[in-house]
Amino acid sequence: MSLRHGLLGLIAARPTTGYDLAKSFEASLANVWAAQLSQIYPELGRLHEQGLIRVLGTGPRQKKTYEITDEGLAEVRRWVLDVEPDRAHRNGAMLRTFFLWLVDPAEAEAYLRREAAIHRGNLERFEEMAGREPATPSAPLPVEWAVRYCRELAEWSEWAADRVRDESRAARA
Amino acid sequence: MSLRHGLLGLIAARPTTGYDLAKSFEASLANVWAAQLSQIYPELGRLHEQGLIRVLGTGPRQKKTYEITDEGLAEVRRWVLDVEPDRAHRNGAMLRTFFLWLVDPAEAEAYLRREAAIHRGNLERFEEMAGREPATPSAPLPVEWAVRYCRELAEWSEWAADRVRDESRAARA
DNA sequence: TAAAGCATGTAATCCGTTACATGATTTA
DNA sequence: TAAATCATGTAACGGATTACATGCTTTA
Repeated sequence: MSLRHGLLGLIAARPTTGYDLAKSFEASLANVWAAQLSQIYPELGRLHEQGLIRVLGTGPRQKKTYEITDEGLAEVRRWVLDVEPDRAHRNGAMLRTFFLWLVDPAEAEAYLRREAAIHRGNLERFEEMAGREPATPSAPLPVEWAVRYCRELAEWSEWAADRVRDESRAARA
Repeated sequence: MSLRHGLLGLIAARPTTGYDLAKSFEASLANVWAAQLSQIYPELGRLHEQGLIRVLGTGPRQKKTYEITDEGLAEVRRWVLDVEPDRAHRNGAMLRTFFLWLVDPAEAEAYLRREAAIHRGNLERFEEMAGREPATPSAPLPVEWAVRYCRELAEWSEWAADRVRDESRAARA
């Protein structure tokens, strides 16, 4: 249950609303964990019920600001240190490359070049983010990861495109 | 629906059974897309119903061997080239690093060193796999990605551990 | 005053995991 | 003959996405 702890960790940094939490996920966590509002609200309800967060106050437009409780803080800490991280990862784009041999090499190469361009673009966005003021002392860690990840994807895509091109040339010769 | 196309792509390489497909996922696709037998069997049933695969024959222990149909092959090709890849990725371990500032720096550093060791181990496994004979012409592409990904994770973990250590030293001084 | 954005939620559906259930064949 | 492995499936549950539903407040 990563969403649960992600929310708790963000609320630990400072009191917020569900709506703002969604924006935080969008802005800084999108590359590691996506979350929709429709999933956030019920989860906040559960965290509240369980006493891990409390309502600090209600603003205009029935906006509810939550803050973390001592129990909530203890729970994030427990999660960070005592729960074995889930290292499994899915990558639909990479799954696809297993099957590139099924299509025309020229099309496969074009596909990989397009992907490389997209990853170069993402890399720029994260490099820019790395230059900005971090929200918490540990925020630079995952941002640096995002930079390295995008760069590796871009470089791999170019390597793969070259390889597909060279192999199809060799096959024709 | 990546599982669907992953199965189709594997069956396109050569006729197989559900059981063997699960082993293929375990062996070579585990790092990009995990799949359980209980998910594979119903999906094979659907692919069969839709005429994308057909039963080649039945062996001992009511083992069913499927092969791809022309429609099935057309469908994988369409997926590879015409369907926008899902580049979203979740990474529970990386989400956690957003919240490392909530725990003691010495514990945070120890956590990152443990992670680094795990990624070094995975790196070795994939380097070994990269040395073996590929199952299809495009199989080396995702294997090379796995090697790069694990290496980057290991290096990042060590970088992050050093950073946490240095920052907590600076704070004490 | 209309549009954009803020704000919260429910319902239906889908995908994936875990647990359950069964039985055949090979190997030690 | 017992254990391991092969082999196929169903059922229950949980997490996540998409679609739906509602209404307030600010800004152009």
